[in-house]
Amino acid sequence: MDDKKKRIIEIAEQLFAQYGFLKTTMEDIAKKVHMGKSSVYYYFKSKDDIFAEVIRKDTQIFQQKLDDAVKNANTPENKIRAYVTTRMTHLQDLSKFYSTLTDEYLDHYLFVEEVRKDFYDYENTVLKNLLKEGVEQNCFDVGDVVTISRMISIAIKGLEFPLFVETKDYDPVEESNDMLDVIFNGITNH
Amino acid sequence: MDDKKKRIIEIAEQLFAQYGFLKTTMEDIAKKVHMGKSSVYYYFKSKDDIFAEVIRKDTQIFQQKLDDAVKNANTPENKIRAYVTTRMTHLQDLSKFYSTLTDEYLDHYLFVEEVRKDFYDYENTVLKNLLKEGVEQNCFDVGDVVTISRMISIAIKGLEFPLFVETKDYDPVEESNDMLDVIFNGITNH
DNA sequence: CTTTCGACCGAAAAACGGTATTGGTCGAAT
DNA sequence: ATTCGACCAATACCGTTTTTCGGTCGAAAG
Repeated sequence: MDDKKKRIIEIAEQLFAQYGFLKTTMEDIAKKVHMGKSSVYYYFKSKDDIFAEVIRKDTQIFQQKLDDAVKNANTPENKIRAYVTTRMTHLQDLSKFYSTLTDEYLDHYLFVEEVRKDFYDYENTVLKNLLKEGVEQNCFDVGDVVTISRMISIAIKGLEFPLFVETKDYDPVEESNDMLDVIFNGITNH
Repeated sequence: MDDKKKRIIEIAEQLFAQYGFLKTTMEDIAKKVHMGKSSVYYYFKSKDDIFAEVIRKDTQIFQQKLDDAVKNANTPENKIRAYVTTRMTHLQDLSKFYSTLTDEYLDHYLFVEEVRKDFYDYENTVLKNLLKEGVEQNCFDVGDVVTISRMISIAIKGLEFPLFVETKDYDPVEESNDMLDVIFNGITNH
């Protein structure tokens, strides 16, 4: 990709994170990148377009990180554990960086919802595959892989919440491990 | 409690559910209860006060329902199952009734947040006790009761979400049962 | 031919001022 | 003890004007 384009994306991401999407004007971006506003439009067709590419970049990095984590774990159980803890720590970092953005009501931006949906599809696929792998290797005993992967998704999503609203002293890795213990072993005494 | 007071609360609840908290005026309430506005202020010191009592009443009914459900189940496992499914079905009813309210940004009303917090405390206590009971009866095998009850809380809370935003065809009982199966049995093949 | 930019446009948001609502009070009547 | 009409102050509302901002265009620079 064009070098100038990358630079604009970087600057924009910075400004979005600091001031939010709405408060950041095209002038702001242009000025900080030492360009006229019109010049920025030579590289991007709209403000939304810039935002979309910022999101796209971040998502890509995120999924890369998750794929690596899963790849480097040995058993199905450890793959799932690696997936979940990586997901949580990365989200924790994001939450600090993007705190201003989450305040904004950019839920209305349809493509954000789309990205979110895409991510959940991705997540669902990963979990489903790992579950299936586990069943084949006789590690897991689950009825319906689809249902269970959704349940795991929901449980994980629950862990997210505190990151964006609650207290400072929240250890997402510890919390993840507790949740994973329940998911893998249940609470019934066999 | 005063009979008139109860009547006002009933009427107010009805109006809040239909028009939302902000759109409902004290005049509306007074008129529907066949009183002058000032007379309503004889029983309640503010509009917020009425709202608080409406919430308080609903919460009380909710907890009563949950307590009954738990009481009528026989084993610790079934008590937890009863708790969760009752919780979900009740919330489903609420979500229909209160859909107008949830649209409003009454998050800013601090006492709503307080009620929510109180409810979570209550829920946490119930779950903790049921877990402890299960451990004593050798039904459950959990390390830290406090941690696990929080995990169950989080997992349940995740099931809530679709009620307030998502599709029509969502069966909270079925979803609850799937989640409970994971929680009780885990997914590991022993 | 690629890149930059100043000047400009239209739509949407902010500023504003004046009017109407509405939550809440008070003193009198019952 | 209870009810209510009259009243107040804060704020919501509304129509208008002004400003801001995303986006376009054509010219010019290299």
